[in-house]
Parts: sequence; C-alpha cells; structure tokens
Amino acid sequence: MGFSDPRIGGGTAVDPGLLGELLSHAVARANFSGDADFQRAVGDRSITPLRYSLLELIGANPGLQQVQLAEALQLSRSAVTLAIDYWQGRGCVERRTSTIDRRSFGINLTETGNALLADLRTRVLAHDRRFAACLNQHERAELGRLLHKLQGGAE
Amino acid sequence: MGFSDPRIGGGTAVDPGLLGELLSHAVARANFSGDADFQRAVGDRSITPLRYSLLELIGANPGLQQVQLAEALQLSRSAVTLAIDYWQGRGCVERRTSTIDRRSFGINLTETGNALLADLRTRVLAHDRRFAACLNQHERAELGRLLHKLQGGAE
DNA sequence: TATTGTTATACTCTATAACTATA
DNA sequence: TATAGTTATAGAGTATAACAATA
Repeated sequence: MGFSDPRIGGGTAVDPGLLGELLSHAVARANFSGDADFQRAVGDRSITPLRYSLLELIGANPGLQQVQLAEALQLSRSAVTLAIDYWQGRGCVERRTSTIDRRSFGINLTETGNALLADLRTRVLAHDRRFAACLNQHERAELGRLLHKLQGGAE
Repeated sequence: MGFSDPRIGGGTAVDPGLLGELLSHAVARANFSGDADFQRAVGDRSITPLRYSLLELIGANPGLQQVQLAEALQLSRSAVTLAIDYWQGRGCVERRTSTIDRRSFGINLTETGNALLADLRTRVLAHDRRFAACLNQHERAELGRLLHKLQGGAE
C-alpha cells in the first residue's frame, strides 16, 4: 500500500529544497496559515482579510477617496471599486459625492458598518492573538519590527 | 483641488487603525510586496510563487504522489491537479503511473523542467536576497526563526 | 468502503484597458 | 490633458462536491 516508500508512514518529511532557505517563502507560509485562521475566527467566509482591512481603513479615516484607499493598500483603483461595492452591497459603507471635486467620493461607514466593524475587531484581535500565541512578548515585538522593516524594502 | 484635506499634499499618512497592531496584517503586507518582487525577478507572469514552490518540491522529491504534494503545500487535491496540469502543459513535469498503486502517479521533472528550475532558482534567490536586503545577517536569521515558529501555531 | 485523481462549479483577488464624467 | 471612478475582460488561486478508477 505504498508503505515501502520511505516518505510515507514513518513521518519522514518532504524535502523543502530551496524553499527552506527562502525568507519570502516563510512569509508566504505564515500568511497562508494566518488566512486560514482568520476565516475561522470571522465565520463569514466572504469577509476576507482584504475586505476587513479595507473596512478598518475606512473606519479609521472617514471620508477618504477611493484613490487614497487604493494607495494605502497598494491596490489598483478597480480592485478597490469592487471591494467597496461589496461593503456597500451589505449596507456597511456609503459613497458620498464630494462637493469640492465631483469626480470623487468620500467613503464612510454606515451605522451598520460601524457595528459590524466593532464586532469584527474583537474577532480579528482574538485571531491575531492566536496567530502569535507561540511567541512571547519580546518575540512578537521583534517580529513586528522586522516585518515593518521589510515593507517597501523590495523596491 | 482637494489640498484643503489635511491628508493630501503634506504627506500625512493614512491611519492604519487596528491594522497597525496586527502581526497577521504585517505578515500579509510583507507577503504582498514579496509577491510583487517575485514577479519582477522571474519575468514570466504565469510563473507564480505557488507554481514555483510546487516545481521546487517536485525537484527535491522526485516521484512524490499528488496527495503528498498537496499535504506538503497545504492545498486541496484539486488545486494540485491544476498546478501540475500547468507544468505538464509546459513540458516541465510528467506523471508516471505507479506500478504499485495504479490510482496514483509519481510526479517527476523532465529535462526541460530541470533546466527551467535551475534557472528559476538563481532568479528566486536573487529575489529573496533583495527581499531581505534591509535586514542584517542576524535579523534575517531571527525573522526566519520566528516565522517558522509561527507555522502551525494557529491550529 | 476508502483513497487518488479529475472535473465542474463557484468565488475571491488582481490587473489592464477602455470608458464616462469631471477637473 | 489629467484624474476619479466604473466596467469588461482575463487569469490566478482556492475549495467543495460529484465522479471514475483502483485499493
């Protein structure tokens, strides 16, 4: 039944090859497992890390233009349009046409959006604590520092 | 022209809200910028980090079953089927029907696949060095250690 | 019955290009 | 001309469920 294969049964691991030495791959793996836990924590599978982060940004910066949100999240304008459409469809966000520049909108949370964001925050916070549960206080701070240092370092 | 908005012009940053405190979000951001650089390093936009990592694993573990590849990358069987289809379509990989268990294949690199993988490795290595360029030797080791510790910590 | 792999389906995410309206 | 936003399109990535072949 294939147990003659040394890789099976005895728990012999797959050889990661070069992957084991790549920091970028380690980041990708950590991200992947983080996403899975995020999903479990939030419950609603349509609320993804990206969509949550957009809602969070809107909550923290009421009235921002879509272009500014796109820049903050490093996304294209169309990607932001779609993500905002999602939240608007759920009644969480509204587009207020600007009186100064009628090409653009100010994006704001509705009452519903505010309530949902508050709920999401507790779930996401629990998720993040679980995500970093195996690290001590010092390690978390250090990881955060290193990751932030990495930001934009590959330009 | 909107410059009355304090967020515009003067370089005032967008408030990250809770995102600024989430380790999982910092990981996601780092991953995102890493992917962008990976793309630039590799050139061919259809060769994604996922597809590369599959090829790397096949190269390091000739003859593995698809199920084992799926487990190693934490993917569904169907996701692996599609990714292997991609490499097979490019003549880089072949499915050899097992004589022991005729339900499964052993996945192997072709000559073409071997050559491509060798080329990719130098590009990906350059990418990873650039990715971590702003960290010193000690910081890289520490980041690697912390990320590996994170693996599976959210289960 | 259980497992390996495939296929069908459905969604998310992303970008580019072409478009509209406004500046 | 340039910018904000939308739409259409295309492709990547993912999972679930139903299926075939084999164990």
